[in-house]
Amino acid sequence: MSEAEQTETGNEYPHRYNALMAQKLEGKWQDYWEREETFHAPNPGEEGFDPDRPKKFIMDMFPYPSGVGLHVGHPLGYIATDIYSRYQRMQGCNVLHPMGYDAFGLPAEQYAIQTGQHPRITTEANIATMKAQMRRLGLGHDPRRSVATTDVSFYRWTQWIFLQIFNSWYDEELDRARPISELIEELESGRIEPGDTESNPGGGKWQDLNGQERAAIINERRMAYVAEIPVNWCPGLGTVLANEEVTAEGRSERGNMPVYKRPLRQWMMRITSYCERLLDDLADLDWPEPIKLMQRNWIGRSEGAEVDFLGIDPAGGESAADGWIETRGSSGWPGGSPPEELAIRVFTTRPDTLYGATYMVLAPEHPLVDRLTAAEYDDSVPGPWRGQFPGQPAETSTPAEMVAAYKDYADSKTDIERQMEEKEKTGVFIGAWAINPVTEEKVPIFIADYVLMGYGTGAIMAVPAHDTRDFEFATQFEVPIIEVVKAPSGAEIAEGEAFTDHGTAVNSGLIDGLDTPAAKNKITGWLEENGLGSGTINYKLRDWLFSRQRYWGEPFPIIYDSDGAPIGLRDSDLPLELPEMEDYKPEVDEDPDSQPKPPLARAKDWATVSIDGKDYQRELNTMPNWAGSCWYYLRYLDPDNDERYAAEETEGYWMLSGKEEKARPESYDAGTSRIGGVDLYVGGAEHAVLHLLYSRFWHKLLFDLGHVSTPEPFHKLFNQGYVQAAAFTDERGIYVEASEVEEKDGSFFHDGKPVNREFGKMGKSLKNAVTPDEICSDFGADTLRLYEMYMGPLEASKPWNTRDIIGSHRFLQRFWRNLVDEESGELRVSSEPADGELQKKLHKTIAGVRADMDSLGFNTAIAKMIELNNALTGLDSIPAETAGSLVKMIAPFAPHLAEELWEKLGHSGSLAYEPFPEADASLLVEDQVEVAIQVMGKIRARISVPAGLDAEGLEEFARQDPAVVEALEGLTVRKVIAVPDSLVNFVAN
RNA sequence: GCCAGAGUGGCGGAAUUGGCAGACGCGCCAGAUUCAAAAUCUGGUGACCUUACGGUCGUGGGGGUUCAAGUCCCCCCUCUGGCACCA
Repeated sequence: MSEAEQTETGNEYPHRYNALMAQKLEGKWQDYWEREETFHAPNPGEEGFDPDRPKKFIMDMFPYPSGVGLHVGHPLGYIATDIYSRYQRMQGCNVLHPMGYDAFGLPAEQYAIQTGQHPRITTEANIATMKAQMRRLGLGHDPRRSVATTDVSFYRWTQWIFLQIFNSWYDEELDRARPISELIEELESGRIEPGDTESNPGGGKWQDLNGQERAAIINERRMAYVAEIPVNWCPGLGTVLANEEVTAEGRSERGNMPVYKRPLRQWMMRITSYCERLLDDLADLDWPEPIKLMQRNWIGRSEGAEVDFLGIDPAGGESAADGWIETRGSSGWPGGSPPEELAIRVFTTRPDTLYGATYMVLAPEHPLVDRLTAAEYDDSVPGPWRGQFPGQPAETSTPAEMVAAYKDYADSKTDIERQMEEKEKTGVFIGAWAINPVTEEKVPIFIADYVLMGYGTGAIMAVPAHDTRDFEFATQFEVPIIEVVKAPSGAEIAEGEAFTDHGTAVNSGLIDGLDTPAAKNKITGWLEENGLGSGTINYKLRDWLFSRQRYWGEPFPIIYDSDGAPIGLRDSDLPLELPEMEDYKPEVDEDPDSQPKPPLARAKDWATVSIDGKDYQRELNTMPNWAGSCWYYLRYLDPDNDERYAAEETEGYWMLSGKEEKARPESYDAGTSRIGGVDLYVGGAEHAVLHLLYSRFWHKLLFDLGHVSTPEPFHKLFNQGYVQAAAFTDERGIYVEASEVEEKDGSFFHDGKPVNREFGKMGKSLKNAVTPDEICSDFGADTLRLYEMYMGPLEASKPWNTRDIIGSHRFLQRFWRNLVDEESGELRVSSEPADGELQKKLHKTIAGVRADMDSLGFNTAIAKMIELNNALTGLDSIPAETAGSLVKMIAPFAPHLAEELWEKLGHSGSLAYEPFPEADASLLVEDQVEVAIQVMGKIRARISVPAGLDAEGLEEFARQDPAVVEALEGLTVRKVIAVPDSLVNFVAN
């Protein structure tokens, strides 16, 4: 018989805490909290706001409102932040603990497509379902602050932020973003020159340019800009994707569809301007080191030098190159781009190996390839140079034919195919040579796909002796290998491998004999003096591709005039709402060469707009789903504000703290400014380089423009682990419903047939999902909350085991029984004071629980409360003071049960704001402690001694113990180690 | 391949700065209660040897430092996550 049935039949324990009672009182208190607005957190200036309390802003990474609802893995973090929030409220803090929904983007849209309903309808239904599930868990969010990124009143501000970004530029000198109006002022006053750029070839003066030219120069410098660059085109999803959304296998992170590199005109965000600050400010953040490291790696800073090699015109003979080095020596290093048509700029982290650069490699897409490719191969060109790649033409082909074939080959390969081949290098000698600027020797130029157009300059100097990839290529293509770095004596050098570590320069002219760092310095200095190179820093991070060809996203607040130049909408034109459409499906295609076709193009009436009598075309792309998640935490602060994304005072209070002076841009210094930000942000590690990097970038930009008070959004980040669960496969390898699997003698059976057990992330695909609703029905939300926290450390991934839940349920039941008579329902609480022993135990528990709470060690906090509770089971009645303290301690974990007991104890109202118990320090000291006595490291006795006894005293006690005397017999004591309150060790022989 | 994290009873997991390994829970065993069962309560439960007292071994494996190592150092194995020709 189940417990629930038992109560229904009304037997001898009508007042026992069981699933049925749990559900009854959980409903009661959830209604109470809602009715009494228990978890409403007032903003500064609002009724009930107390400026004297410290603030805590505690939040989770908000979820996608998916159609299948939550399983027990999802709320792990939500429960943790709820417990922490409740604890902080009881500590007297103003706690902001909201929850929202990341409802735009591919998952929501694809679910809508599957179900054939408009995404808004399915999204709203899904949000309602999730809200109900979270309410049932007793999560104390402030319901007024529940935002969804799809709300027009929300994305109106996403659009506003986009315009802020669009209307700003990065001032390299001041190292911060500034409004675009200030750029115009700078250009007009002549403090900044337009410069020789793509939009202003020849570097014309501002005064001499017409309006259209000026607009082009401005647009080129915006933090949000349109550019034609190679992007990740995913025809299967009908959209382009950010680098961060493409897996190592060259597939879309969502949907696992093939992704191809295609040059397309798209919106970009200049996140690369913030590389250095995104990197530097990590140091001040209280984040897990692995996440910081992932961001550092993703940003990928490397120090080195840019060096120019001069390509020799294969048609023009060698004389054109004469005097090049001398010319550079007098003209100096050209910053922007090399003045010579055929100069090939490379980036290297090892300028000290320049003397060993025996060839060059350009990416197949490098702009100089066609210009440099020779008409014929010289007869002296070795066979292996003429091309090594699958499907190559005959060796007698011309360089142009070879190059064309190789480009086709490289182009056709998806990244996944590249991986397959891995070991073998491919490439083609293009028949041309270049001059090494330090040796002045001719080196051959190859193209090969191991050089990537997207990194550095798309060209390298190859030093086969000291770079693994160059070594492989050189070996395979039979290019000379010259050693220029000698390994330090004692270092092991593997035969047949490149030596890539630091050493001493050899065969290297003016840097001979220098160790690597000194050699780098000296040669870089020499290059700079001679105008041939310059020390630089390179980053892996690319600008952020910001447009998507989807319906279900924020429309860009951008229109185009007849010139095709983008114009930002005025604030008064916001929000720009998504048009209602019959057909919002993306156009997907198997063909990698298909062109993106945004669904909004089909909204003909919406796509064109007339303003002041002039016709404009709207931007038809939408924003990626990261847009809303980049800043949603700010909207929680003041979700109904129509004037600003959040009131200034409110933002300053919750983000920085109400009392501190604000760190505004003019006083900003990365090293000393307060970081501020959300006090606790809990979520999965999978967002390490996506959401968390984008969000930091937007926040810094808003900070530079003076819209937020802190340079960082999230002060403390915590990654909760995954909930794993057993999954079972049958002999065909297909997953079977885990709930139907039976265990017999350590083996597992489904439908009588043996099945294999494995562990994986809980979810639909592994058929092992357990929903919180079923656990709430079987045990109650309080039991579920407790169990999820008791499973193990919050940061660890741990397996779900329904069988273990009963332990947490029994604890609550036993706790209840300690305070309430199960037959009569009468309190078992007495007004007698607790005896000394119990007092001590209670205060030790309080101290331990507090320490654990502060460090999010909820599993051990629970263990300590269980211990105390177990100590109470033998008592006839529980002293009221002890009972009250325990109820308050358990309240963050099992809030419904605690509220009910609090009420039974004679209090009115909620205990949500009751002070958390404090330990009396005087009760924490023991007067007797047990000390272990070891002889030669083995424990021979345990004795009880007065606490704090010094080493001599301890030794004295220890020597009197009969077991010790026996163990020491016949031995000479050489040394005695005595650690007060811990142990004594006799070293003897 | 590179980087990071982890490996402790049958299971989930405890163990400030090196200082009594296995807290707490599940499971299991025994007892109480019960006509009986469930529930509940009490006790036991790392392995091996021993009738017992007691002893030996034991934190993935191997070596080392130390009076003392789950914890520090070196090598290796396995698992998880991230990156992946980044010049």
